[in-house]
This record gives sequence, structure tokens and C-alpha cells, in this order.
Amino acid sequence: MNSPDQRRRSDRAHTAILTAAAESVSEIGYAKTTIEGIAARAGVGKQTIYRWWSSKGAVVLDALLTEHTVDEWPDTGELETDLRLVLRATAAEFADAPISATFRALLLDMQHDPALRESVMTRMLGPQLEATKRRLVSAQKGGQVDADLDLDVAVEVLFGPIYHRWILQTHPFDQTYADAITDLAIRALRPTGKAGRRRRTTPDRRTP
Amino acid sequence: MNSPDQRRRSDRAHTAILTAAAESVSEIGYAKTTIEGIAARAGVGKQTIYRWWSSKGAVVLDALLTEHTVDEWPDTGELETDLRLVLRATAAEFADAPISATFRALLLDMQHDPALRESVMTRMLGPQLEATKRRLVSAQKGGQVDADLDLDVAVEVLFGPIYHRWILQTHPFDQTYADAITDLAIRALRPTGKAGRRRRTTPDRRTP
Amino acid sequence: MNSPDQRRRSDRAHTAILTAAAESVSEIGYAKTTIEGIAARAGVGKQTIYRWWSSKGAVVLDALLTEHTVDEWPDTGELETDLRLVLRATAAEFADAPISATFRALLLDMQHDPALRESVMTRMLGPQLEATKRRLVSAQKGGQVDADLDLDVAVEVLFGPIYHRWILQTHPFDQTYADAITDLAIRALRPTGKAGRRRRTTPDRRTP
Amino acid sequence: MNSPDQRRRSDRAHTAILTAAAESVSEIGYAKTTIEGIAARAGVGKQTIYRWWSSKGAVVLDALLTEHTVDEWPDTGELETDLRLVLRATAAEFADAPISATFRALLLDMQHDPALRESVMTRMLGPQLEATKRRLVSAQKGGQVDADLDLDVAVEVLFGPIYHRWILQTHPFDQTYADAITDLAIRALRPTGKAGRRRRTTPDRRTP
DNA sequence: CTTTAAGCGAGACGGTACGTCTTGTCTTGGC
DNA sequence: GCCAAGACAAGACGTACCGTCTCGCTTAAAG
Repeated sequence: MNSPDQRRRSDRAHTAILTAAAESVSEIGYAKTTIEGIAARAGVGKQTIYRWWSSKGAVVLDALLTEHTVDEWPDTGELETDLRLVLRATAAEFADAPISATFRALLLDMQHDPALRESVMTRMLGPQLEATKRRLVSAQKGGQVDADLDLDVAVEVLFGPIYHRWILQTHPFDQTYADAITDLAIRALRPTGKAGRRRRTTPDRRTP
Repeated sequence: MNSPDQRRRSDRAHTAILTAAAESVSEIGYAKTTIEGIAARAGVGKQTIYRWWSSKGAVVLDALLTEHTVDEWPDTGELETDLRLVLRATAAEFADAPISATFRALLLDMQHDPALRESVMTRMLGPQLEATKRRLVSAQKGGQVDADLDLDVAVEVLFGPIYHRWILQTHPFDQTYADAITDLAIRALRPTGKAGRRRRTTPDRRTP
Repeated sequence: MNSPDQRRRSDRAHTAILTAAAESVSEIGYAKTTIEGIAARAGVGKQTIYRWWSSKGAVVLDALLTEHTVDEWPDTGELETDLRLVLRATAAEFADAPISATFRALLLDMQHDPALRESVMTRMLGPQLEATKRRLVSAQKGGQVDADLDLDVAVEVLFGPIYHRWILQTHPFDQTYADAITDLAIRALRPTGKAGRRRRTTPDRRTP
Repeated sequence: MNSPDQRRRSDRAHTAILTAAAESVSEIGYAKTTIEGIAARAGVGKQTIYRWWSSKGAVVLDALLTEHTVDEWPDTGELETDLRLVLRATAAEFADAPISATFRALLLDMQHDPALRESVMTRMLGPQLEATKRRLVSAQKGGQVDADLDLDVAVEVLFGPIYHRWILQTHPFDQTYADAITDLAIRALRPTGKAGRRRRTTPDRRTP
């Protein structure tokens, strides 16, 4: 849908489109952004957009990715330290930057646009989730995460609360919140200390 | 916007609209459902819809609420038991029934419609979140949840992971998943060895 | 296609559209006139035009007919007198008034638009040709036109030369021209005086 | 615009374009034929078409002329004989062969394309009209056409009726029709009893 | 022979208009 | 007096072609 390295005659057009998309989204929001508007802003024919992208979402996603790349996790050896860092950064990003609104809109659109979903998952969220998983694998090897844990679930435990608050906008994001999640996540993930390395649905007696 | 109990000449119209909305959403999905389509299906003038609802989302929300009410939490005294029950039920609901897809779309659509957000939060999610919080207060009193915990955050830890998976549709829902989340949540919430643990009305008598 | 007496909400829109169409055609010509332009000029949604007319041609035809009605022939009893009058008037009309260019364009469009052809023939040319035919019938009864003549052909003999010059623009239109056609037409149409009133297709003596 | 004899690398392209144009016109009609379509059909870049022709009409005209040349008039000495022959042939050509429809469209399309008009008149209709005129000059010398007649008008009297019927498609073409026009034309053109009649090489031996 | 300029196919590009769709408001006519 | 039906102004949609513009790749000539 949006392979940026195809034989394409004019980079000028391509760049102008992504810039225009980013501007439009930040000025009037994703919902009011239109292909027609992007084309006009970019001084480009609509067909030139449709030639390279299949939908508004695809263009905007590309625009986002152009100025935003997924970071790798730090790995200090201490999971809690790294996690706190990442969750604080994540919370900061989600704390109502316009980019947050755009991302929310992308999530909506991808619900009825399989190609867009594919793109978003492959190019944006997938790498991010996998980076997280890699860090957890490392932590698991270092004994800081329970060996029996399904790491896909673990990833959700890390970010799920943030998504919950972000979507529902029930409470504000701040560093305190990131720290609270960090603490709870660490408690959830760390090894149970004693007993069988079997899947133990509920250990529950942690104190002697 | 959506006071279903105003004096209104024809309940027939009102009912027909909600039914038509529900049908449309289940047949062609939320995204392709239009006010015009609902009106046509219901044999009703568009104005009649606009008279009582402010947007497609509002109608659909009403339609959903008509056939769905929020349940109160069980309280057996044992948080884990209750939580497992509730999470299993939630997972089952979210396991891609068409109604789940609609709700997902609604949740994201409300991002650019404050009135809709208000409605969804007040009439659907608010009660649900508060019911959860009430159960956690009770558990906290019973010493099964760390006394220092911010229960708003605690609620997010319970449902956040499910939301994450539900919105992104990264992995399927099943009972195993509900149980995994339950386990992790319990580990995150229970009192830590050192501090708190003010009272233990009910001993965690899982192992004799 | 364009019954002007349907149940239609706003005459304002209808009138504005026809006026805008007429203006546009006279200012920028038929070819550059667009539905979109007419709508903009008229302060009307495009759909309102498409609701009542099926094509640019249909709108323009209506606009033409609004300000131009087909006249009945005079009948002084003397065919030549009447014919000269009508041909002079016709030549004057065709002598490159902007209306002439528009009519030529309509003829073009109707070549690939059966509905438009139908309209043009029924509402514009048909009545005109029939009025002519009626006058010829009267002349035939009065003995000024050969009784054996096929009047459809006779009509074409009257107007054909004008069409020829009008389409090909080989020579200018003027009164002299109208008179020349009149004279020739009269010579062609008048009874042969003597001999059989039978249809005399051809003497046929092609070989000596 | 269309000098087919310039130095040009590949006759293949040139031929392919004309063939494609002819095919397209006969398959989907003149109106729906596009330069783009012709290029695609011919396996040719659009620019190659624009290099030699200025418009769709120009290409199609060339395509038509490739397979059609203007015939000279016969001159048996008897105008009626020759005219009947020619009009029958003309009527037969115009009797809706697809090529006739194309020519009709071309004729009308040239109304807003002066270069096309120039081409059509110079290369197609001009020669034809002049051939006709030459025959009439000859007939006039022979006393079969009124000496006072403007022969430009006379030409229009011969073909005008046919053009009328052909453009408006009011009635079918057949031999009867050609003959009817012939008769009327002869009656219109022949010398009047009183004036002129300078010479009568061939007596109009219609009545003994 | 080369070289080199042009022709060539392909199709991207900035545009314009198309005809359709949906939105939220306004109007008519029947019940 | 209410309300279905649907007209209305607005404006985005995705498509079709326009005529111009690169891109490399043949070719056929001039050196």
C-alpha cells in the first residue's frame, strides 16, 4: 500500500504530501483532515496521493512514522529501572500531545480497514511490542521475571493500564501514574521466589 | 440528547429506530451504518432521529444499552475468586461477538465527540468501573488488596490488559487468558510483606 | 428526465440553476460550462441539479427553452411570402448568435446521449418541424405545393441548406442567402403544372 | 498538426495509432474514445500521439481519411443522371454505417476546435464540395442549371437535405429518399422558362 | 564503427470535473 | 399538530482523462 521505495518520479510530491498530512492533522485534527485537503495543501493532484496510498489513514500513518521511530528498550540489567523509564516516556507521549489524538483516530480507522490495520500493526505497534518482549525475555533470563509467564500477556500488563486510561480519559497522565504502574507491574511479573517452577496459577503465600 | 423518557408521541418510532440501529450495526458494521440508513430501515424521517439523538454514536449506544445492562460484582469475600469470575465473563463477552466490535468502534468514535464520550462514560463504563472499585474497596478493607494502593490505578491494572488486547486485536480471547490476567492482577494487588496488611479479616485460605 | 412540474420544493433553486446555466453558457461557452460551475453560480448543491436533470445538456436545453419558444408559422395564403419571412428569421437566428453555438453543441452532445436526443427532438426541433409541416399541408391543399410531395422531405429541402451552411460555416448568413433559398425552395416545391399527378420518382432515362 | 510525412522513426507507431483510433471509435464510439485509450490500445506512449496530432478529433480524422478518399463526380452530360447516382451513393454511405456516426461526431466536434475544422474542411469536405461545384459549373454551361444561380447555394440545396436528416436522424436513409431529393433538386436548379436559358445543349427531355 | 541525439514506451505529475454519498437542516403534505 | 418523506446546501469521496513532464531504452544518422 505504501512502499516508499517504489520507482517514484518526484520525491518533492511525496515529501509535500507527508508534510501536508502532518500539518493538517495537527491543525484541524485527523477527523477533519481530508485527502482533498492534503492534496491542496501539498499542491498535488489527488491522484498522486491515491497512487501511493490507499486511504487517509495510510498517509497519516506514514507521516507519523516519518517523524517518529520506534525506540529500542534500554537494558541496564535492572528491569524496574528500565521499565520505569519507558513507562514515564510512554505516559509523557500519551499525555495529550496532538500525536496522541491522531494515534487514537488511527486505531478507530483501522477497525474497518484491514489494510490499515496491517500497516499500523506491522510498522508501528508490532515493532514496539516486540522490543518490549525482547526486554522481557532478557529479564526472564536474568531471573527478574517469572519464568512461567506468557510474555505476550506480560506486555499487556505493562501497557494495558496506560491504554485503558488513555482511551477512557478517566484520569490525567503524569509521572506519578507511570510510577504507580511500574510498581504494580514489577510486583506482578517478578518470580514468586519459592516453590515449583510449574505454572502456579496462584501462589499466594509469599510471606513466611 | 438522548433522554429516552421525554414525552414523545410515538414510542413506535423510538423503538423502531433503536431496532434499526442495532440491525444495521450487526449487518453492515458500525462504520458503514449511517443515520440515513437507520431512518430508512426504521421507516422514520431523519428529523425524528435528530430530534432525540445528536449522532450516530448516540443512537447506537442507546441501542446497545437497551439489550445490555451492567452487572454488579459478586462478593464472596475472596477477591481472587470473584475476579476470576468477572474476568472470565468479560473475556467471553469481548471474544469477538459482533457486539464487541460495535462497542469497540463506539469507544473509539467517542474520541472526537465529547457528548458521546459523556454518555458512554456516564451510562455504560462509569457504573461498571465504579462497581469494580466498590469490590476493590471491600477487598482492601479485607486486607486482600494493599492498603496503600490507588484503587483507580488498581482498576486499570485489572482491565487494562484486556482493553489492550481487545482494541489491538493482537491475540484471541479465551479462558486461559482471563486466568492469566487474574493471576497477575492478584500478584500485583495483594499486600506486600513489609508494610500495610492492616487487617486480615479473611485469611487467604487457599492452602490449608 | 426533466419534468419541470414535478413536486419540487424550491422554485428558487430551479430558477437559479436555469439562470446560472444560461449565464455560464453565454459567458464561457457550452463546452467549458460544467455542472459544478452551474451549481456554484446558482448557489446550489450539485445533487440538486442531478436530482432534476440527467446531464449538462438537459439543463442547458431547459435554459434555452425557458427563454425561447417555438413560433407557429404565419399563413398569409401565399407560401412564398411566409416562407421568405420564416427563412429570413431563421437565418438571422443562426447567424452566429451565441445561441447558435449552444445549439450546435447540443446537437453534438445528443449524438451520444439518447435521453438528450429525445428531449431535444421532442421539445425543441419536433414542434418546429411539425409547425413547418402543417404550413406545407395547408399550402398543398391550396395547390401551392405539389400534391405528390412527401412533406418530410419538403421540410428538409427548406431547412437543409441552412443547416449545411450553419454546420460547415462555409459562407456567411444574410438576408440574400435566405432569399436565395426561398426562391429555390419554391421552385422545387411548386406543382409541375402539367402531366400526371402520380408519383414520378424518375423518368429514369439514364441511357439515351 | 498532422503532417504524416515528417521524418519519423517508426511507422509502426503511426500506423498502430491510426488503427487503434479506428478500432476504438468503432467499438465504443467517438465520444468515449480517449487519447489515453488509443495510446493504450496502440501500445504507444501518450506523448507519441501528442507529438503528431493536436486532439482526438485530428487522430480520428486521419484514421478516417486513411480508409476513405473523396471521389470525383461522374459527368455523363446529363446532370440528373449523375446527381441521382451521387445522391444514392451518398445516402448509402450515410445510412448509419458506424463510420457515418463517427463522421457526424467529428463534424460537430470541430465546432469548438478551429484547427480541427480547418483540417476537416481542407482535407475532407472542401474537395468534395468543390468536385460538386465543378459538376454544377459544367451543367450550368450545358444549360441544365439556371445561369443566374449562385452555385455555392446550389451545392447546399443538393446536400443540405441529406445533412439535415443525417444530423438529426429524423428518418432513415434509403434509395427512395435519394431519388426524392434528386427530383426536388433538379426542379430547383433547372433554368426557369422566362429568363436565362442561354443555351440548351441537352434538352430537358422530360416531357415529349 | 562509434557516438549522439531523437524517437519511443511507460507512466508520474498537477489539474479539473465527474457522478455519488452523507451530513444536518428545512419544507411539504397526508394522517 | 405531528411526522414520513425527502428536498436542500455543502462538500468529500474515488475515478477518469487531460496535456505536460520525466525516465531509461532503443535506434538510425552523422561523424
